Amino acid sequence: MTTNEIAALLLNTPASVTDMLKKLSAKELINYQPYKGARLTEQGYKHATFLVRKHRLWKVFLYQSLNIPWEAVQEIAEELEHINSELLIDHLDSFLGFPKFDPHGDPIPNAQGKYTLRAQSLLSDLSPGKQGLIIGVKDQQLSFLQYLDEKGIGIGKTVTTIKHDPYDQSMIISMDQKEINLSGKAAGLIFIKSL
Amino acid sequence: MTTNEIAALLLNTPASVTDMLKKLSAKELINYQPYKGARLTEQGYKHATFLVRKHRLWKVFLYQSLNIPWEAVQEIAEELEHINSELLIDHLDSFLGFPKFDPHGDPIPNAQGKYTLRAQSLLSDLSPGKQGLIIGVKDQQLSFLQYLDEKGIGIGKTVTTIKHDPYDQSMIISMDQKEINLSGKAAGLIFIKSL
DNA sequence: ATTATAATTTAGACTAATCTAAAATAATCA
DNA sequence: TGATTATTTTAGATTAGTCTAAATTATAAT
Ligand SMILES: [Mn+2]
Ligand SMILES: [Mn+2]
Ligand SMILES: [Mn+2]
Ligand SMILES: [Mn+2]
Repeated sequence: MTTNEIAALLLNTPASVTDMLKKLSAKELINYQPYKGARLTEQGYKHATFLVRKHRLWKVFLYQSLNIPWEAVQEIAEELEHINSELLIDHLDSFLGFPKFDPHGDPIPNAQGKYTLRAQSLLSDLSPGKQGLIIGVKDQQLSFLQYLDEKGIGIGKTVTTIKHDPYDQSMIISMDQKEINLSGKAAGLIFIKSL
Repeated sequence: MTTNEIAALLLNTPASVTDMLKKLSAKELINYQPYKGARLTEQGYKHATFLVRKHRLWKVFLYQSLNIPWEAVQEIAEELEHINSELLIDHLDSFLGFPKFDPHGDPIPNAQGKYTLRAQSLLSDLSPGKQGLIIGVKDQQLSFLQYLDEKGIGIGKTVTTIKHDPYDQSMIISMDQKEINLSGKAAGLIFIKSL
């Protein structure tokens, strides 16, 4: 990734990113070439994968065990993920029954760092008359998740495309015996498994 | 508390403590008078109580839900306690069934900050022939907890004093139909409820 | 009541993580 | 290919949390 990309993603300045790239490079977590961006080393990739594992396992715990709504788990998991204890995480994984996906549908690396892959497509690509099972979301922003909550849309729901508007890409889908209007933008952020 | 007491407890230097006392005082969490020590304000006391609540609830979770041994929970809870979310902690409390004591027998403040009190005495004060139920430990150091593990001593065990050595205060107690030797020092660190 | 000792604070320094503004380098375009 | 623009790095500053050594203040002991 390039310096500016990282800065934009982290909401930091490019100057701060450069400083940190040098530190991560000194720790051999990335290969960094001034002006040419950086790439994770194998060690850095393992670090990152463990962080993702921690983050997503905590999300499952918060959502499934504690019944915290899916739009609130992200922020809390953002802190929990920084607690460093393999013992803790492996026990948590076992307690949760070794889940493969988090409450937003993201895959959870196992203790060996392996992800479970599965076929997925976008709801926006589901042709009229076809059925799909909602398995994930592409955007985890509060506003988007709340938008879905209001319409009753969530993971595990089965939907059928009724109509696709050729002009603005908005869709009418049927779910729970009701018809729901969905903007093209939203439909493009919902992952489904076609049935 | 005085500056040196705090420094000794935290394994920091007195100079660092002075610096921090000034900062906490500026935040109105303590009343601090140079050269005369510091005391928590009401606001500071609430802060502290919430920290204790978080710490002890996490210990219950680690021990009871995740089956992490009681000598390992302290270190992990030391980090978990710093995650700030009332929502999280209140859901955790509910998930755990509103426990009143942690795995080392320490009382857990409820959401209103109230502690549950209970009568307790030291195993070292249990007279020969009398029975007691182990309900807590005064020291949570790894070495002490491992010493207890080796002897099979833990919370919930019922013990009877067989003999009290008048010279070195060491005791012989019976537990699970076995006789166990215990140093005077160790017996003075075990809380019991006399039966 | 001095003097010696102990406790505490201050002065000055260091590291980590951030920032703004300026300089350097790379990429684009005329 | 030279000028312009965009990207990236460097220089220098700031804040938080820590430290050591020196100065100050309080306490204890003649
Ligand atoms: Mn997430
Ligand atoms: Mn985070
Ligand atoms: Mn504890
Ligand atoms: Mn802590």
